[in-house]
Amino acid sequence: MVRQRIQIKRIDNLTARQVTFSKRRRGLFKKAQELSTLCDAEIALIVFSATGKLFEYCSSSMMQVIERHRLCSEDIGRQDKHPPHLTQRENHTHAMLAEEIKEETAELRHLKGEELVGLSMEDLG
Amino acid sequence: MVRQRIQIKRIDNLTARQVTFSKRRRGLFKKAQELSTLCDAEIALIVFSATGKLFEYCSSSMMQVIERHRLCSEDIGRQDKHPPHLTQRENHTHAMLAEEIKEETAELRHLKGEELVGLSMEDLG
DNA sequence: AACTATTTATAAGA
DNA sequence: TTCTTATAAATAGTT
Repeated sequence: MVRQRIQIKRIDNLTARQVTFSKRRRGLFKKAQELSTLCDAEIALIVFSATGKLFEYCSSSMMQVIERHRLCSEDIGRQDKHPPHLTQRENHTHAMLAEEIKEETAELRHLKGEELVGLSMEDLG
Repeated sequence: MVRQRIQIKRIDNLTARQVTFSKRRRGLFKKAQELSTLCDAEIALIVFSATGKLFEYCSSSMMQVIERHRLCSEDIGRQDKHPPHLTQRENHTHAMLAEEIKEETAELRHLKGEELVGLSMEDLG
């Protein structure tokens, strides 16, 4: 896009790729911040380099935005086909299990002094 | 930044703000895609407009990137103070509950034809 | 939605 | 890595 226009395809040369990553990553983060400020938007940006290093930006709190995204995605999922619709029994069973986890978590929090105990969806199946 | 340079602060006029949001959002998503392609990076971008509408881009799967981010953040959290360290009993108890949820979820999936039954962290406490 | 004068981003080179 | 610079790309204001 300058001295010579480039094609948007993977840069073969490792050094060139790293340099471009560094430059464009900065540009992308700047643009994200600007959009958030100018237009009052809530933005989360997660970037993993090819070497696995994490770079992130969020206009508020990353956890908050990810949670909002999850809720929104669930809503979208329910709008189209196959709305999950749990039977009363199923809802009841899940609510019971949720309550059990809740109590256990509260107990552990107390033991650990309010420290969060991560129990991921992955752990749950 | 053109006919006249603008300051990066919230645009007061609603119409102007919406127009700028639309233009810059497109630009941001394009830049994200380009960075991902050029540099072999894994990128997730979540944008909520001021009116609450969701726009998202991900170079792979959003869930996958969010999970990778979570794992990475946990690692960072453990590097500094207060590594959570669960006692053997605590781990055991949580594993039991996780197993219980897993079985229940599997049963429900079967009932619903492999449809995912969402049970969020929020539900859990 | 299109135009276009400028600013901004950036590829290549130092 | 950081700076420089020529040029491509993005975009603010206008129509």
